Amino acid sequence: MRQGRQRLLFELLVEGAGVDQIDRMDHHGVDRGVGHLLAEGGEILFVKGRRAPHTWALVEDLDRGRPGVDAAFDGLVEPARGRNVCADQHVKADSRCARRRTAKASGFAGCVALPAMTGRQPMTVRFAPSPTGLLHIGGARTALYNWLLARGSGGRMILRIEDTDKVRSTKENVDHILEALDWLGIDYDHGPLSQAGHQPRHLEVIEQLRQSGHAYEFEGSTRLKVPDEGETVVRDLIRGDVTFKHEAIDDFTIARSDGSPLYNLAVAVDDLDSEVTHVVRGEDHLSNTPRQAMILEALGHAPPVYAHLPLLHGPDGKKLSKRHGAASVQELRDAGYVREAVVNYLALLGWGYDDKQTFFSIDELTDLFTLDRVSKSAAVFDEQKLRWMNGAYLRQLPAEQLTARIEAFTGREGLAGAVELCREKIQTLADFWPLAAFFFDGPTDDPKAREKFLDGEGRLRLQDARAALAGVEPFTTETIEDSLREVVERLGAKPKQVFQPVRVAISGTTISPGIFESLELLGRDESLARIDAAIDAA
RNA sequence: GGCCCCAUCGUCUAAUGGUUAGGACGUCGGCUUUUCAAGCCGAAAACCGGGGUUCGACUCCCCGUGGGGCUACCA
Repeated sequence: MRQGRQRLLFELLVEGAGVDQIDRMDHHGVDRGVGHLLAEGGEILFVKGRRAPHTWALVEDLDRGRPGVDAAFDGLVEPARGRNVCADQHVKADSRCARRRTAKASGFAGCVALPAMTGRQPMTVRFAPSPTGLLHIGGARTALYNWLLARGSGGRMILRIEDTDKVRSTKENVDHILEALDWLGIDYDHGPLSQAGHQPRHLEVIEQLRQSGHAYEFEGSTRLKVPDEGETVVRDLIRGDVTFKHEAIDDFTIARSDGSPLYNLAVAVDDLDSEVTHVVRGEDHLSNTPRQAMILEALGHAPPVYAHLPLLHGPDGKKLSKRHGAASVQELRDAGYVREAVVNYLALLGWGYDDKQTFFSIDELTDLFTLDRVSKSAAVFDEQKLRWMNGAYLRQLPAEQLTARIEAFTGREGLAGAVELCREKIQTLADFWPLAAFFFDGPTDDPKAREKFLDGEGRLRLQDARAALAGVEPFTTETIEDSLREVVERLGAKPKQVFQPVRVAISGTTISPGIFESLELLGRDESLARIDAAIDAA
């Protein structure tokens, strides 16, 4: 943090401070500042910390030789000191959150509260995929963010399958989604709910809307009336307030002419009935949000808080689609990525904690994840980075665990020894077998390698190595290394001139785990047999 | 077309009016070395453009430009 004039944000645990106060405050916080807000909020106070139960931002503008921050701070915060203040944290104010930005304004201070950013207030969230395909990484990330919010706040996670489009929804896809979530470790407190199953209630609401005059029938379908004037403001924790003028929104259809309810209505009603507090979903839903909010309003209810996540793009910068090999969760799993790495990577795709930490355990994630640090711009899925991260996770796994995972992945047993030798060379579970297969299935067939290292000279050196290995006792990595290095010295050769022929003889290729370790694992008999075979073939 | 969102190295991001614009992946170079990796060290690499506001703008405002989304009796 920069020194000197800096805005201060202080973390304090204000027990019982009502978040409701916030709404009333933030709008006039702008220029009038503190006094006003304080009066409004009672004994308020402020601020911040990614983990504060109630997050209040003390914002001020130091630009104008105003009384210093400290002065302001002392005056304001003092009242709360008696309670519980850990005011040692300097954080910059303002924010990507428009609510804060608004308050920032100029002049002196504003006390703005950020209701839903409070990671600790129980949040009820939902993940609502439509079962029209596999769960791809975008959906997985949305599910993850919701889950982190629920778990991190002690709230609830609802899984709702949006299957009101019977033509495109399939049971098989539902199963794929459940399987993917399960693999990721994302569980839920309610569900899976079938949106189609709520049809009776949806129909009831449609009827209610019609009777109250908010909706009318048009060519058999039912539409919601959208006033010509006015506007609907969507409160979005990531994007700030987004205003939609009603004149740009036509009356929209909420029920098909066969009477069946449509998406916008079903979503609004289900979220309402489930008492969802935060709707966290992809940005592609942003434009529909005012419609859902209007339905809620017509019903006499306040909308939930929204948070629209940036979309994920393919490597070419375009929207992620099947064409980009739109990695589904299953594909990642089958490609040998482990759940921890996928979760960690996904968490970082659109969110960042600070400029230091890259690896996050699930627990850290639930603890640290907040919507205010979610970025606003689309991100590109970078498999290279996932690979790197996956490798890092594999390397830090205890040997037995890695072995167990690789055995499960390959369907083979007795891999412990080979895993030990290969663990530092693989980035995915799938990388193991190509590297280690020769231990179990015999040398790989790589003509070029044989040609290059088992030619005349290579063959002669191989014979020397063979003779030396035959006498090694016991047959261990250390003794093997000693004897082969002796050969190198005796021949006056370069190490690789002896080692590579041996490597190719036992593995069939030029790439393998450490040669001495590999020989030991193979055992003397098998090693010599392979070397003999190589000599004969050459 | 209309409405809405977005814009920092190739990629993911940090930065919250004052930094030599930081980190990570990838790339390149070096070390290590029995191959390949891993590891360690180092390098190149970014504020879309133009106007404002300000003593000072990557940060705030406006306009462009570019990208994306929505505009269904799909979700």
